[in-house]
Amino acid sequence: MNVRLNTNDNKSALTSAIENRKKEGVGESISDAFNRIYEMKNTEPDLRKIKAVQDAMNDGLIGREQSSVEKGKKLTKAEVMRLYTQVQEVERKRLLEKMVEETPDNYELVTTEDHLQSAVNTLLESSIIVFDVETEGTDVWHDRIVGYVMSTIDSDKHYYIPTRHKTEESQLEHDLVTDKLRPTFELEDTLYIAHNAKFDLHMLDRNNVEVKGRLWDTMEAMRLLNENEDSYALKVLATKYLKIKSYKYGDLFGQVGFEEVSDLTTALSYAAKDGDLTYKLYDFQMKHLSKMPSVLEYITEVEMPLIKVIVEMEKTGFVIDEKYAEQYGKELNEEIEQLHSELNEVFVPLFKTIEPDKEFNVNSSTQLKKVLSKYTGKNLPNTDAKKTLKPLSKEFEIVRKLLRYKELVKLYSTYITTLPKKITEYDGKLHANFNQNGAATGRFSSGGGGINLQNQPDGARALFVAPEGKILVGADFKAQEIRCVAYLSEEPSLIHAFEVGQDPYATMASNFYNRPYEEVYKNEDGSDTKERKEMKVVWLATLYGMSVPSLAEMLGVDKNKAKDFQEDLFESMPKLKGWIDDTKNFAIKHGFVWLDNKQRKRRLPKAKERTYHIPYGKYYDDEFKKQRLHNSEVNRSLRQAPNAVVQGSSAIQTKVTLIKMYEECKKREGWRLWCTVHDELIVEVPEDITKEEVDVIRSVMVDGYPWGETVPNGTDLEFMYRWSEKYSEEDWFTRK
DNA sequence: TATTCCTGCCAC
DNA sequence: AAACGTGGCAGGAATA
Repeated sequence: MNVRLNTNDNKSALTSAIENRKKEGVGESISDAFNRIYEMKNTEPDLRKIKAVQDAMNDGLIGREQSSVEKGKKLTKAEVMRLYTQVQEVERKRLLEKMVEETPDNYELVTTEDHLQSAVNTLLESSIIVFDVETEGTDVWHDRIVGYVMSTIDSDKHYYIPTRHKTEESQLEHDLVTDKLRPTFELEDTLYIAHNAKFDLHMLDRNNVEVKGRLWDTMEAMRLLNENEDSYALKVLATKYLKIKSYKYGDLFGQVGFEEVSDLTTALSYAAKDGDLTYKLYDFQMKHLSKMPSVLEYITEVEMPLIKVIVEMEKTGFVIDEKYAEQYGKELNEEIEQLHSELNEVFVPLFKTIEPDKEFNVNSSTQLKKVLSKYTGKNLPNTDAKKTLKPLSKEFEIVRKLLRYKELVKLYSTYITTLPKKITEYDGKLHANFNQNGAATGRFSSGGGGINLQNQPDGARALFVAPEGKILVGADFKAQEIRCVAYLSEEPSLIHAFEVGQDPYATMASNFYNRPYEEVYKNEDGSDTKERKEMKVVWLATLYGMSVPSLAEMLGVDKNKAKDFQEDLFESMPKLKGWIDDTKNFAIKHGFVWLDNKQRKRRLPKAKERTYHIPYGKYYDDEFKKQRLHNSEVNRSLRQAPNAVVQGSSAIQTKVTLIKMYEECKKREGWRLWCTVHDELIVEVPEDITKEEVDVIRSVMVDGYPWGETVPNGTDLEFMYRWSEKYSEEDWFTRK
């Protein structure tokens, strides 16, 4: 079709016509007004809003603002933006009305005791139950349940039982409902399905309800079916995969808790749909997983049982030494203040010469870059501590101070002052929020409403203490990822090292620095040496595709030396090199890699794509820029391939071991899982733990998930009253 | 004024 | 040319 509408010429003609009329004082029509506004500089979201307002006006859903009409004002963009909030309201109402209208007959609102009893009777006979709690908010330690969604698949019924809605309508009393429902959660042979089950389990636990049957979490399952998904929200997944258009909570109700929904019929149509969608999603997942039996088995045996383990671990929580935090914070603050004034003395006058009207802020990287460039007379690319500041610190005293300042501020603001603020009123403890598939490889992440347990520096760990009468026992997998690589690649030299109990990082450090093995292995106090730590980073980084220039920079040697080092490393381990190549080639061919024993996939679709050949020196061209970006994405995927296999397989080992450790904890009084950090499990146990009991922990670590028959696991145990202060097993038992 | 993006940095 | 993988968070800067 060659019909051109709305050409630029037309537009400018239109615009000038409007301008003319404006000059003439002639009022414009609404459609002219919108055309004028479309002509203005509008962002994409603005354009959508303008269109929505125009459509709503055309449909007669909304009109112009009365005050503007009275004053004879033209339609302005500002008015359109204000009208948009009205459009949203109207749309929200319309959606809710439509939802209520379309409520299926098998959704039942339960507001009488008789009805509740019949629902309970039906649920007690069910082999599959979907559950979901509606709440005041998402804080599992403080917000309350306001209603229960229970779906029975056998009888195809979806109940909503409101208990704490602010409504004139009648609803049953919360505790009564909870007591009645409790047995329906305790059917050991029943399958319980939920979306983001961890949240509901915490909420139920606070109501003394325990889910005793098998669990299926459609959210965690989805993370395994596609770890690259944009969103794991139920409504988004339902819209995308079930083709059931579903609106998110906020679109329908805005920023209020579900208890504010006073019309219970509306509450029913929304809430019961959750149960309905969750089951349909489960059904969808089963269809796909039946084609991947090894993945299905892994999900069933590991990921799903793990949920209750995480819930228990999060519930354990952390005791924070608030007095220590206060004292430590004070000391930090004093030193920070001192350094701050010393830095300002130098930088403020200098900044005045650059930007006289602005107030200097050391914490601003943009300002700091300018001022430091001027001070050093060098054009600094950034204010990166390791890359840029460290080398400068030899020459400039002030940079040394700056580095110290940055280090302390990070510790103070991110950790020391923040931790005590996150202590819950619930039990006076801090609680983490673990995401069992937070990383695409299957590793944990943690954070969100709680705290990130995975990146606490030693300075912050000092605030975490064992509860009264307890001791923390930390158990890590010794060289977890490198053992995993040895097992996967069957590299004889690595396997040999582990068989004879040699530490590969120390061996490498000994070779690289030409110093005795013992000297670079451990410090006198038992901690890791600087050299060994460095080799650990270098080894893993090299394995994961680090370039020669970066390696040279990290080791502080020239590129030739770095190249030799890398070549030596791989030449001495040909099977390792072969495994890396094979893994990359598999990713190129299939667009994904398998983790240990095909238990899960890491999908890397970019790996399948070819890279462009780019002639040298063509980097300034836009088209080549695009190609370069494409190439870097493809190459990134190829680096990810072996990394994902190692990191993900190791994560599986940690997860299986967590479940086994949890089972051991359940057998003993006062034992609880405290936390996990990738290759480490920490258990809280009574102080009077015996050596025999310590052996239980050790054997779970070593035998819980063996790497085949060839590579033994190893573990180091640490005993701690304070997370940062560690006793070895020997010291712990002899000091008493 | 509130949200999102960017820079930098902590952990394994 | 860029060249180390997985995350989360604080504070400043930019945007709406």
